[in-house]
Amino acid sequence: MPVFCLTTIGTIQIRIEAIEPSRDGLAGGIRRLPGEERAKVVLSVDDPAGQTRNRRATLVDIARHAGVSKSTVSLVLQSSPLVREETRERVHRAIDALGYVYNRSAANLRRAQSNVVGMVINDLGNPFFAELAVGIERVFQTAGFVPLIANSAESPIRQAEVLRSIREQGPAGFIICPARGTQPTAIDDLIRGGLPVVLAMRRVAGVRATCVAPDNRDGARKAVEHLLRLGHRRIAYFGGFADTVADGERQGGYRDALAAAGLAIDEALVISGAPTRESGMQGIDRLWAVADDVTAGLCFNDLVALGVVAGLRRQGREAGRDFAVIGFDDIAEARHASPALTTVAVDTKALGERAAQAVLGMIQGNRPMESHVGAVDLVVRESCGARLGEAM
Amino acid sequence: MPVFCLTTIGTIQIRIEAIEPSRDGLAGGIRRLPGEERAKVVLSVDDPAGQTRNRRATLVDIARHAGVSKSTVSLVLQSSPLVREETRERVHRAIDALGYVYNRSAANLRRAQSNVVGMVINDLGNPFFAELAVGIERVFQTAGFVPLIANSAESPIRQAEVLRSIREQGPAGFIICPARGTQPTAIDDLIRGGLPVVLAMRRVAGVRATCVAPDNRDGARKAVEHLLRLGHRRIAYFGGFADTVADGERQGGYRDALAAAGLAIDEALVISGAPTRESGMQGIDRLWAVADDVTAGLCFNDLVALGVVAGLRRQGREAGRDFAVIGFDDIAEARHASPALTTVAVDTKALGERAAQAVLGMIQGNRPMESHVGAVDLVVRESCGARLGEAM
DNA sequence: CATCGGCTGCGGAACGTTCCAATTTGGCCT
DNA sequence: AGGCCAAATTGGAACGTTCCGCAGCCGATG
Repeated sequence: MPVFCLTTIGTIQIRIEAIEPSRDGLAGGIRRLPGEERAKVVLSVDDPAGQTRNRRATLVDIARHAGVSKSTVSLVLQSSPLVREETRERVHRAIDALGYVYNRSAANLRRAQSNVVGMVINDLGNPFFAELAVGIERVFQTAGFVPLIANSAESPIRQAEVLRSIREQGPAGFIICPARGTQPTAIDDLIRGGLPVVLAMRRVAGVRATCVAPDNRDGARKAVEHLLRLGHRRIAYFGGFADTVADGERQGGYRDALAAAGLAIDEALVISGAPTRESGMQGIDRLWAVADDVTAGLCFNDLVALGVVAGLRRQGREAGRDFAVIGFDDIAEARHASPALTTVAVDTKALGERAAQAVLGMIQGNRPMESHVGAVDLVVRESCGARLGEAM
Repeated sequence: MPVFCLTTIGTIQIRIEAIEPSRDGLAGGIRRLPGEERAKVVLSVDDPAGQTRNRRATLVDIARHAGVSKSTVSLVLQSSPLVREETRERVHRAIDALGYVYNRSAANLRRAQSNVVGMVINDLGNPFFAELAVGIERVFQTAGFVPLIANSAESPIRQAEVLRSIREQGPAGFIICPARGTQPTAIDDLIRGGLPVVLAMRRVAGVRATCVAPDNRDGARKAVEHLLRLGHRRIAYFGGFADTVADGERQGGYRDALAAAGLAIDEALVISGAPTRESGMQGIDRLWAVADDVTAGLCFNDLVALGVVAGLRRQGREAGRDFAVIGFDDIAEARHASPALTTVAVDTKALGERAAQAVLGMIQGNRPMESHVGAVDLVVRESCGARLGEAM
């Protein structure tokens, strides 16, 4: 359809797109074209994005500019096969010309469900969870969802706040790494609201939700078995928060392995604290205060392990030579530390992707996926001493 | 106003809240109460959150349940002083009873502006930027804004995607740590759209936007001056991406300090690469290949510095004893590394807060804040050798 | 007794999409 | 020409808020 541009007054452009006889004569001053079978007069007024008014362009603006209806523009935006190629191009040109930005809020209002998914992470400052978040985010992004990432900073109160905030945006689903001390109702409320929820890395006792987590128990068991094979008999456990499920499981694996080897468990060697470097440094000091015959330690995670390594060094001892240290998670730093950290490798990327897939599946209406327990592997590096021949 | 609950049929509750004569006689079967001056009949049907239908409760549902109009409920939600205390309580009870969740999309549609702010970070996997993001997020969260965090992973293409995604949500403003190679138009489009934009940590050449960044040049200068004071004369620079403004500034400070000391700059000692550990490890190898008389190096950031330290160790050398290493940023790991990293401390927290305040100010209609250059401090630890007495 | 003004509360019109049903268009076959 | 079918396009009614103007009610004031 050719467009006859008539005139421009100021920033207002007046265009005639087609000509047809009006019911009561012809539109103002336009001669009937001889031999014209059928015609249509369309007068349209353009207002290129907020020049006359400071307003974002809308679907209707695009429609006017392109000389189609808003419905057609909507179809183009959803790349529906129902629109003719030529029309589609015209609409796209209009979109570029007016600098149109789609209004997701309006769409969400009309559609039942939006394209945002909530990601609530207990500790974005922890590289392990940051890596996880980045992995999950990528999956969603390529699936056309916008992840809303929020950090609960291990505070159930803050977690409740961010959950509410995100819920107000009408998300399609949630991935949550629950903060420590999360109440079951915090999660259950979401599920009862009909939202797909997947827990990542941490279960919450008393909540029936799909959970994607590493095999903590098995990993800890493997690590301790490795230490036992190296000849260690007095092995400590530097824990994280004792009230978390993850710590319970890892500590459980530690106990399993010792018990299986016929060794009694010395509760003095089980040391709890925050899952941080600082806590690891303090932990090793606390250990020496109660027992000086310990030769190895399994740590709740790599940060604690790095803390233990640092604490040892402060005392003039070297991990891997004077004391065997094993971490958990295999964060990027573990490989580069010195000595390189022996650790239980969790395939963060794979778990993150799996969690994301689980949510996507539920969003598409599949039955909730079963909880997934990811296999873990012991990565032997230097801090356990194995590389130096037989330990001590 | 007392509520007379009449009856409940299934999950439907029918309530009469007040009684008054209707225009044409009395409402179905209800006797005129003797002596009643004025009355009002309100029949309301309750549907506790999606029991009869699977639908989220809305403002109107709350209004019906509480026996007020939707306008009043809206006022309550905005904690307007225009509603009576008693009414407010009744509304709140209704909200709790129906498990109402506010619909931000609908509000955004009606209001010009939403409460989301976009945070686009170039590399969430980098602890420095993760720390920054967490700091910024906290400020927004307490100011009642919902930050949408996205990771551009240093890709301008992905950055464009996430910017569009977030823009569709109608954000009130943006904080951006631009990806490497960001085109000025990518940012300018936002600014011309009338959005408050603050750049954090990295300027973009050719963009007039408020920018909050550390004093890279001064930091590098201080670091090199420190090395000069320790007696070093052949000092390398292990850079990040040479095409970034940050690298340009840090390298500039390095050159300034050498020039001020009357030393010529040996271009072979300026080594570029990615701002990662791996790149640092390779960098030190590349350095030895071209010059074996170098005794110190300034690194683009702490990750590179840690890489250099690791690379040295692989060759049997120790940072701080055989070679002085200085990093930049002072990430958490710098303090805990071994040897502890001498580094130029950037007050990430303060810069993040400042950036957030700048955006908040602009959202509230203030004039754009001037760009802010944060002061930096050299933190002397072990890796530069100063703690071992005079270097080498 | 009318009038006024301060409190409260109400109704309805946006906001910018999507989706449905209806309509027009155009091609093809009688 | 006419009829028919598929393809393309359209108008209008939602969706759940906010905000504006208006309306009762009450006690105080003239």
